[in-house]
Amino acid sequence: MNITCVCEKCELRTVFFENFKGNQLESFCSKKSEIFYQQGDFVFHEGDEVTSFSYLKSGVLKLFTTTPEGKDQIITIAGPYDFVSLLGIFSISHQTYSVAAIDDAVVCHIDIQEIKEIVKKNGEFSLHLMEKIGGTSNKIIRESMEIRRKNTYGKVAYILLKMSRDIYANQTFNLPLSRREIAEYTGVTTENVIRAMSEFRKDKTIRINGHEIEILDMEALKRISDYG
Amino acid sequence: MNITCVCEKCELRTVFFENFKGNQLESFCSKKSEIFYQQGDFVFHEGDEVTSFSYLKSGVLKLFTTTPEGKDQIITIAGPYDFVSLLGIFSISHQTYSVAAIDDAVVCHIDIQEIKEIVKKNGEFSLHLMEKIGGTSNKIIRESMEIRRKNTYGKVAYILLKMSRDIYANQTFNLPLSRREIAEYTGVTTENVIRAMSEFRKDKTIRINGHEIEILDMEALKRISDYG
DNA sequence: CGCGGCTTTGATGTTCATCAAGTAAAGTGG
DNA sequence: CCACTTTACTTGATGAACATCAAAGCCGCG
Repeated sequence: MNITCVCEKCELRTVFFENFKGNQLESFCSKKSEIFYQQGDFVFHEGDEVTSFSYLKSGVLKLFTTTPEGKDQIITIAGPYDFVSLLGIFSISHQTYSVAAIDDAVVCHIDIQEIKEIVKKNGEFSLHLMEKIGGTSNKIIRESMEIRRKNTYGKVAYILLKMSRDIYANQTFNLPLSRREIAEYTGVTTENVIRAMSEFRKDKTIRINGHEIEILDMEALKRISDYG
Repeated sequence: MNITCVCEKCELRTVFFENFKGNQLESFCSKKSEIFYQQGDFVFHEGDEVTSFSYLKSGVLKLFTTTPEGKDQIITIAGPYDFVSLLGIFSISHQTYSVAAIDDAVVCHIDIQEIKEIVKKNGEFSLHLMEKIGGTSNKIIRESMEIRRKNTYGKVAYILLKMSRDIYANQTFNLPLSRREIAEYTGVTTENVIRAMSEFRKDKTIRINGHEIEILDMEALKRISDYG
């Protein structure tokens, strides 16, 4: 499903296209497409040719790879205004990971050649793009290191906090990740993710109602994440 | 110790400064400094202000963070021509990790403002820089995910293979990492790193003589890394 | 209705961290 | 240069954390 988009009104323009001038914006608009993805849809698959630079307008996506044993391993979760394309897009011809919607999402795709042309012509834009995309890569690296050093309970607490803080900015939210996906994200088994969450529930740290999660004791959850 | 460097002869110029023209190169040269670091020296500390863009001319460096418990956690190992500054340098004002030499190294520092100016003025250079630096970030992310899913023996085998292949391009090499550093890199205890390496030695997969390592059975080590 | 996927809990086993203890190597001060 | 201290390395024994296995309940959907 293709939605028409008037760039001038796009809330993303201000985020990193503020350096566009006149016909640059026009040229840019003609080459992009905004696509709606239903929960479960793939935005692209590992191995696909890289043809566009993509960013997330709304919804939630997961970036993941499939291990040789056929299990999925989630690299990170992206929320509104996050980049779907990491910097690799400038150096690789084929995707090194898959992206799928875990909540209904709208992704804006811009032809990669077009972006490259703009980078060459517009220095301010280049710098801005590097800042944004570099910050994203950096965050992923730091997050990965952080998850690695936590124990099972800490890992699960960390994910819940991240979803609450970074993605939904709310203590109550509809967890778009299944228990198995949290497992694939943290590197813990599904059973132990459930055990951790059940424990948090019993301790009145969180309230669970299916996929609806409410963080009741933020401080306790932070402690578990930090010291666990 | 400050070494003078004639840019025109620098082997790195061809790597990503091939787009420089006339006075750009001159201006660039005047703002950079090439520094020698002895094994153990810090290139910079986590929290330091970001003042330069740095790349490694020779030697081996470790990029690492210190956990709240005071233990080091190695993010990655950098070899010749690798970037020391990840893309974060364009978005952050202070270093988010420390860098230290684990083997005598020469690092070239370029004033960060200077790089930013060049990015703004020279589109080809911007694109080239994005390609290189993006590839580096991407590799770190993939490596982190890969290490995470391996078991203890697989992790250690992976590191040995990486040092042999990526850093030294030789089956025999002088391992610059202590057993403890391999532990900090893989997230395994020092004792278990040693147990894994002893096992490899007993199986005649590797030969150990202090810090000198020779990979005797490359295929076996790959199998352990891939399926372990 | 029944099948398959997701969730949950309990029992069991394996992996790996921790603890302990000793040797070797490398730096330090007299 | 040698006693001394400290740091790196090594091996074994024990226990805790976590994966695996098993079984059952709970939807949602064809």
